[in-house]
Amino acid sequence: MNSNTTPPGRIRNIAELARLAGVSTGTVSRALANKSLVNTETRERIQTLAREHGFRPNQMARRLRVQETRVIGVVVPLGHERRQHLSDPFFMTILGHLADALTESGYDIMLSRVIPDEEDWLERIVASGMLDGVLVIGQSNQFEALERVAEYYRPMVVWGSHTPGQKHCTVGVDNRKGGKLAGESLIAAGRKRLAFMGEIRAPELHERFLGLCDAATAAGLPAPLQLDTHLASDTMAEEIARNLDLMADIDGIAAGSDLIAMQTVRVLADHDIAVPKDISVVGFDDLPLAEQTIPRLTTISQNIAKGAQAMVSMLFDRIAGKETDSVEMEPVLIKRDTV
Amino acid sequence: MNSNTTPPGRIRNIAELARLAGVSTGTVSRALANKSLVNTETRERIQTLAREHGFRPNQMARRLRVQETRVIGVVVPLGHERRQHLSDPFFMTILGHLADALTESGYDIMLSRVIPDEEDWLERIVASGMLDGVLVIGQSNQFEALERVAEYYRPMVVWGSHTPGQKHCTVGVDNRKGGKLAGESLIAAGRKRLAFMGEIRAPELHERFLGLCDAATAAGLPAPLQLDTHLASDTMAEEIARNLDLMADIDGIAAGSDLIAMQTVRVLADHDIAVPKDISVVGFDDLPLAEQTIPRLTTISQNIAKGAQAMVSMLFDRIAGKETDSVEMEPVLIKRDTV
DNA sequence: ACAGATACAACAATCGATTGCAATTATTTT
DNA sequence: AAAATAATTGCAATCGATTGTTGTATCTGT
Repeated sequence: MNSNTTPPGRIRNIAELARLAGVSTGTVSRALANKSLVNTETRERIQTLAREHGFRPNQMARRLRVQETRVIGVVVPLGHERRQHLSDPFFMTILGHLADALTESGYDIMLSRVIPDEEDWLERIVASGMLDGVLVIGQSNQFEALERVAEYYRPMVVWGSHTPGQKHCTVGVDNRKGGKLAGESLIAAGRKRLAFMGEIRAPELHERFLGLCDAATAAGLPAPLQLDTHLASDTMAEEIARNLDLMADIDGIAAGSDLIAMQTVRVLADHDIAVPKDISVVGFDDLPLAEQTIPRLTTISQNIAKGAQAMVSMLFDRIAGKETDSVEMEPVLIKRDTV
Repeated sequence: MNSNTTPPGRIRNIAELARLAGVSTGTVSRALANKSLVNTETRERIQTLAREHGFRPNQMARRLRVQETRVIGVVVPLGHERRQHLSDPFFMTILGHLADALTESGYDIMLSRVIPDEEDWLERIVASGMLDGVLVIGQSNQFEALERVAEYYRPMVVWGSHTPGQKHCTVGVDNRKGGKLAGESLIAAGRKRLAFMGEIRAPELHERFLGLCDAATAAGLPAPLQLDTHLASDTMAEEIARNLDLMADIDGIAAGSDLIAMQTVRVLADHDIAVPKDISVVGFDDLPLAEQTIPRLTTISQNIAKGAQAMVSMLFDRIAGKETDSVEMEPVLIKRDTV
């Protein structure tokens, strides 16, 4: 139930204001929208009256009528990794950039963190009638759901990998190439026994692992070790610690994300293993905080800001009815102090 | 303009479905809402029909009618510091926790980053008719606006400082005590020439500075230096670097936030000043990443997760018509490696 | 002074659901 | 078998705006 939403001399709707001003609701509506059809004098009279009473037209009603909401949904599907929280830094970083871009264009943002228990979670979101468009962050294990909806719902852009022939429009880096870059940087530093830290059920992470394997193969090295590391930040550290013995003969680590990399460096430091003297670590994402750790993280940059910008402008194109192709950005190696 | 929001055999509204099922719209509405008033058989018939056609009732219309939106606004006023972005880690962290709590209760989140150019920015938000309640993150320099609205709009909870007699309901730590704690920890480590890094126009930061002064006074030390450091992360580092000369004779730094503290440590490291050997640094917030830096940050904990929980449950109380008092949490010193 | 143009405002339909009340039919009760 | 009750469904008002159409008063030109 809505509580009072208006100051004391409450005017609850356009009709009351109309009565007060001695005109019809239509005129009030036009006056408040600053339409030239109404006499300048009455228009101003109505506007000051509205201001005095702190009246503002109900957006819900307006949006229902004009069939345009100026709201964009930002959705995070947590398919696997349901323990992952929204507070995950990667997600927060991209959300921040999306929010900046959307707010600047006068759109509001509706945030949904979804655990896709119901088959039709995405259908439910797009058909709610509340949104002009949808941005999905991460494909998780919901590829089919995205394809199904992309078939008929145009204004949707997804952050993630692009696979040939897919229906839904994505923005993301070439994750495989990024993984390869990571591997090559480790190899260039003379590392020979590589490991990938991160679980590989999500397409993005899987591609990164494959890229690392590519690099190993190309250099004639044995296949890298793959160690699960889950994104629920509260348990990550101990999970990594537990893997420490397995890493006895490892000298180069490609992490699935910056967060994993940071945690890894942290755990290694706790065990008096020096980075990069004893082990090299390379991250993935280039979060702002990768630059602020000590030692600063060497990582593969996703250029999240640019990606977010691209997502937003492509979404606007699609809302306007234009078609857009998926964008795959070039990953670049950011050399800092951990390799 | 909304594009297609329904699969091929499109049914756009309840009326079309009603025609298809040979019943009235009222019955369809009740059937989809699983009301017991409609015959089990027809109810199921309508529900399968809806499912087959992927139909979902328009939420905008529903919400207009029932006057309940199940949407909570999360607002970040950027009064001063307009260059600060949503991607600020503190904000992102608290937003993450709020999102988790609200989503679990079945609420959606509408995110607004507002630059309060217009006097009535907050009025506009609460009177939009789009929200069941509002959470404001940070008081910024908008104390009056908050007071004015709190006068008549109940379902609002603000993250920030509580000053005696204020109208709006806040959740936050005792910032002054936190600042004092920070100062005491520096003094306990033998530091004598203190500085506060952060600009002090926002009430929260100002209180922290005052707390630091309290500690200095109590220990018979001269008043701490106060150095502006703005929260726009892109320029923060150079700003701190520029202040470096001023800090020539400083040996203890209380930072206005963890982010500032991290940047400070980073800049000091770049200038071969060892932390904590040469200078001690204490942060404020205890962001998750404070634990992951090297050296790990000594800081004042705000217990953001608990605070977010409190904000949400208090908001629900207020939506239900109950009164709630402001909550002031105890800051605690988290001793790590930078003091 | 009168036809035609212009300016302004009222009327009423519309967006898409929900829901109190009335109406109809089916089931019990007496 | 009639009356009373219960179970379903339909009708129509409602939420609060927007906007195309229509109506009326005023103004212009001749």
